[in-house]
Amino acid sequence: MLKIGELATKTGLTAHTIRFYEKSGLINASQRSESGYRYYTDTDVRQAEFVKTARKIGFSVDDVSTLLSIRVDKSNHTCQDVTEITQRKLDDVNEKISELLLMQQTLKILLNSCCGGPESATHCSIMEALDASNALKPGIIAE
Amino acid sequence: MLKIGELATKTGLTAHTIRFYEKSGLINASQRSESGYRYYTDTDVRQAEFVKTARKIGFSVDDVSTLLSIRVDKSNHTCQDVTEITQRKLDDVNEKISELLLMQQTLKILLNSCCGGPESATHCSIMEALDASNALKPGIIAE
DNA sequence: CTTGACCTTAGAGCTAACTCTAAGTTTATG
DNA sequence: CATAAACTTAGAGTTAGCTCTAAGGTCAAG
Repeated sequence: MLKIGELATKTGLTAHTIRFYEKSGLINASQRSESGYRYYTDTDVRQAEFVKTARKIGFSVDDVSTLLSIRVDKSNHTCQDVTEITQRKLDDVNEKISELLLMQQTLKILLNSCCGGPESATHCSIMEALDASNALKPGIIAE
Repeated sequence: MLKIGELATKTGLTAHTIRFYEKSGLINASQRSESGYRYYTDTDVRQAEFVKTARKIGFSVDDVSTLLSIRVDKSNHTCQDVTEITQRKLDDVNEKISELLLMQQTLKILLNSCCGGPESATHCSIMEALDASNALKPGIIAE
């Protein structure tokens, strides 16, 4: 039986975060001492580690909540249930990557266009590009 | 001279956002009518378009604020000043992309490991992977 | 002169996931 | 037994960038 600080050390979460996850319904202490101290069983620890792993991969707190509800009642859920959540997350991630790649492209183009030296910014091509009404080549910046 | 709604239409921002940018120091109406209506000159419009372009590329409101202070006093700033901001942004973007690619990798591995069918989740390999204490291969998940 | 669209302000609310504070209690250690 | 570390709670604060609301004033058209 671990106290919250020990669980924190073991999982790499902070005690604050563990209490926050408790409020969010992700982690529970099976036991409380008479004075109210949380005590975590091995089962609790495994759940906390599941939460940590899922969060680390990038699942939202909400996703983890759903995954946990599947976890405690696996026989009433299907692999499809699980892959749907995972696929949705992957779709999110792919979309964000696309947006960032677009930004990256634009920023690289801007950097390549500018000398970057101690010259006055009066004719800086980055400033000029930002000032151009049809800023950068269409298709390079997302609409 | 445009009213705020006209500037909104012209830039693709909303009137709310324009007022928010005003509070943030990004966009100002050179004139106000007696009754308090904002009126934007051509110069104001160009500045609003600069803001829109810079935000669209991904610069933060703070970055845009800095870029604007360079813009109004170009001769006292250098290309280096401008490229530094741009390079810092690119570094940010690159870091985020790395994190997301890591997530993407992990999610793809999970999806490949699971049948995704209507079978019970009792032996779902995604659930098993999330449950494993040393979850996925080291190096696949960011620490 | 009425109606409806558009404008004004201050300030609250939203999202996500923590992070921290204050004020007090409990426990372990020397 | 004294002290310090660890624990408790409710609730506020943080970040970024909007987004919206309430309550009211202005303006153009018919």
